[in-house]
Amino acid sequence: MDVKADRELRVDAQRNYDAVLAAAHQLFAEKGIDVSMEDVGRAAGVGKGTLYRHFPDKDHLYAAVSVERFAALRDRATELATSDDSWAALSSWLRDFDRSAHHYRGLSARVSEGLGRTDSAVARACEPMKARAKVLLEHAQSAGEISSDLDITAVLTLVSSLPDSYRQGEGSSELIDVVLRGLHA
Amino acid sequence: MDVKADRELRVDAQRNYDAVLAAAHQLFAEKGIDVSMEDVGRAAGVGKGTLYRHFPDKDHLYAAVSVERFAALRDRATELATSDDSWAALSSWLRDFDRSAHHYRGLSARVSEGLGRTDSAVARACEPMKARAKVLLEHAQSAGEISSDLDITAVLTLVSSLPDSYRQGEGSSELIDVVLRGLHA
DNA sequence: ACCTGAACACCGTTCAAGT
DNA sequence: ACCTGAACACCGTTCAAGT
Repeated sequence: MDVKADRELRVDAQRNYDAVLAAAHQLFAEKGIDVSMEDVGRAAGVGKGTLYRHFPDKDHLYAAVSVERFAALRDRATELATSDDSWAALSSWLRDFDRSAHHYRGLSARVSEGLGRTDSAVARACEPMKARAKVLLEHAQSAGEISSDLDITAVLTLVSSLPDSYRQGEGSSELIDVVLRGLHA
Repeated sequence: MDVKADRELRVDAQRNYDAVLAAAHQLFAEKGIDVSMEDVGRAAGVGKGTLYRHFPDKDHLYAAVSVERFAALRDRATELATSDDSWAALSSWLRDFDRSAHHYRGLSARVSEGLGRTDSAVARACEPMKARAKVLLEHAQSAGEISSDLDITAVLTLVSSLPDSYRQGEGSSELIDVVLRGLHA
């Protein structure tokens, strides 16, 4: 839980960092990621200067609230890399990624936009996860389960571009199912 | 070309309306749809009041710059409805829709978001096109070419949610191809 | 070293005052 | 009937002044 343990922080600074992150998690869950920085600061009980001292811009805050879920996905990819069914491994992981990317309303679109760029904090936070997912993709490609024309950035960009909430009637298809079907050779 | 001919406008008002629309087309093409209303007004040589008199909010401007392309897609769907290859008709039309939705950077995401709601100006502008596309979808569903679990809103939302520009290396797959593949039974 | 809140820049939208 | 531009509300971000 002690995120950002690499840089030593004064106890009050660490407490503020944690408070901002907790407030962001809660507000994002309640209202989506478009809540204002001002609201996040107020909910955390800190001024804007403090907020921006710890998170240089809103993108860094998005990265910060994602880092634990990205780490879990990274570990999950590492596990799945030993699977003997490379398509099952990849598609199962992509379902998890899809769920995780949509954890907060609006977040998935930011992930999708960020994945291509090198200058994005979210993209940087994705890298270890992406490297492990790349292995899953390459396994599936070697097994001929998915086209070799697609790279891992394309696949993740595609999946995270799916709309936040398209709820249809009872028993209907999820859009992720359509995409996975399209990916499967 | 004389859009909005239903409501009679004074000649100067019509000229301003046209100027705003032309400026929006040009600025959207150059810089994407996130250019400010102020910039659109300035480029058109009108004040903000005039801008908002003709387009009650930015969403209406998005609808206005889309209306001709939506009409073309509506007509195209009507033509294709007589095709005897229902999948070829649907997939060809969806490719056109994909291209059209991405005509201006950022527009596709707005179309995707709007398609579900009833209160959206973009959604209202889509309706006739959507009704004709629904026929194509139902033909393909009757022929067993695509799952009956998907409704036309789901399909259009999915296609327009694709990222604006994911350019991969040479000769690689386009994301629309993946989606169409996933849709085809 | 860290914090605060006033201040700045920008943008969508409104409206009082004009012709 | 239509136009203009000042004004308002909101938001991301910065920074001078404090402890």
